[in-house]
Amino acid sequence: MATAGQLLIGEAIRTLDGRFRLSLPLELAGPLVADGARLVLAKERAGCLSLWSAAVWRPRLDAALDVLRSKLQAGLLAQRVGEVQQAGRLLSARHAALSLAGRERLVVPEGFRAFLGVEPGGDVVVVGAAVCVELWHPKAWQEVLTADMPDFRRRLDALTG
Amino acid sequence: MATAGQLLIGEAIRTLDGRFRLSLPLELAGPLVADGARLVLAKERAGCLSLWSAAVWRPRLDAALDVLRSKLQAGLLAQRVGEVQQAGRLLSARHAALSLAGRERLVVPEGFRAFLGVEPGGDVVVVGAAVCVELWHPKAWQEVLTADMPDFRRRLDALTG
DNA sequence: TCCCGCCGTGGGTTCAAACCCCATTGAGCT
DNA sequence: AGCTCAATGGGGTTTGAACCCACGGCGGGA
Repeated sequence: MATAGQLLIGEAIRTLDGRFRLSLPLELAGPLVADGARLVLAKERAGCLSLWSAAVWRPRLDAALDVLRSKLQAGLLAQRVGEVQQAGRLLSARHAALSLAGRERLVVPEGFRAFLGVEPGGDVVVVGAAVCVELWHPKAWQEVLTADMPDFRRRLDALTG
Repeated sequence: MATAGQLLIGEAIRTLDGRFRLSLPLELAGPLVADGARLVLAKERAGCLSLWSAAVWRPRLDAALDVLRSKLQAGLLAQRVGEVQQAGRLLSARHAALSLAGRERLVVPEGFRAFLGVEPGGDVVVVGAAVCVELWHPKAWQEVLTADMPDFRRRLDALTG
């Protein structure tokens, strides 16, 4: 399976330039674009965006959309319009397709800038997260590190044990 | 069934002009007017309006009204006059019929402007919400994204599982 | 120590889409 | 019938994204 053969690992600090461009370190960009240049940027939580190979992201999303579409047509969700509306709202805003320009550089799209919360000229922490690459607001990154690192050994053991 | 065949998905930022006109992106306007040009604008919450195909909105509204009417006639709500009064009041102000002008442009009606909270010249976030199109005040939109996005996967699973 | 190549950053240009202003049209009212 | 107001559609202008190139800093090698 694509990208499964290569874990995305690495950490780097990059600056977001005046036009919201961000260059990825080669060690992360290389494996990411290995299976096709098409990428998907997704909102994870405030202060964190994730970058996926489209080959990984697309099938998962399309499957969910197909199920949702067919259920709607069958009228199965007539009593849950509010939930469908909310899920649809998030589906629209959650991801955007993009590709890397020269120098392994990407442009953070309009709707994702406020969510990331980094102003032009500010720093972004680029982190490999095994299956994707994450872009963190430095402050949010510090908070996650502080909160999660003490349990790291236990989490890893749970996965490898 | 109308509009069920096409999920409304997409996100865009547009500006409200001096006459409270707003142009929709083609990708959202197309599917929305696919089954008839008649639309309904509804108040969702402060900072958010939703735009529905009349073919979808009408049946839902009529159904609710029918239930309310029959319960009233049966005297089932005699002890809850206050609630009925409040519901009736909101039913009156909740929605307005409208249609798109050229260039996929709509006019936000008088009573809806303060509810949306965007002044002329300000930005509006236009979001596809599967069954309707939503118009958001940028600030309210950010708050919803921050609050709801972390639970996205669970919510989607609840609908498609 | 000096040279050279690579990587990260900023800037200029081109091109397309979206926004704003304005002229024209149509309807409604006096 | 004439006037007034509002809506509509066209065109110019501006904004933003994609592409290309230039500078600086760092590291490796000679």
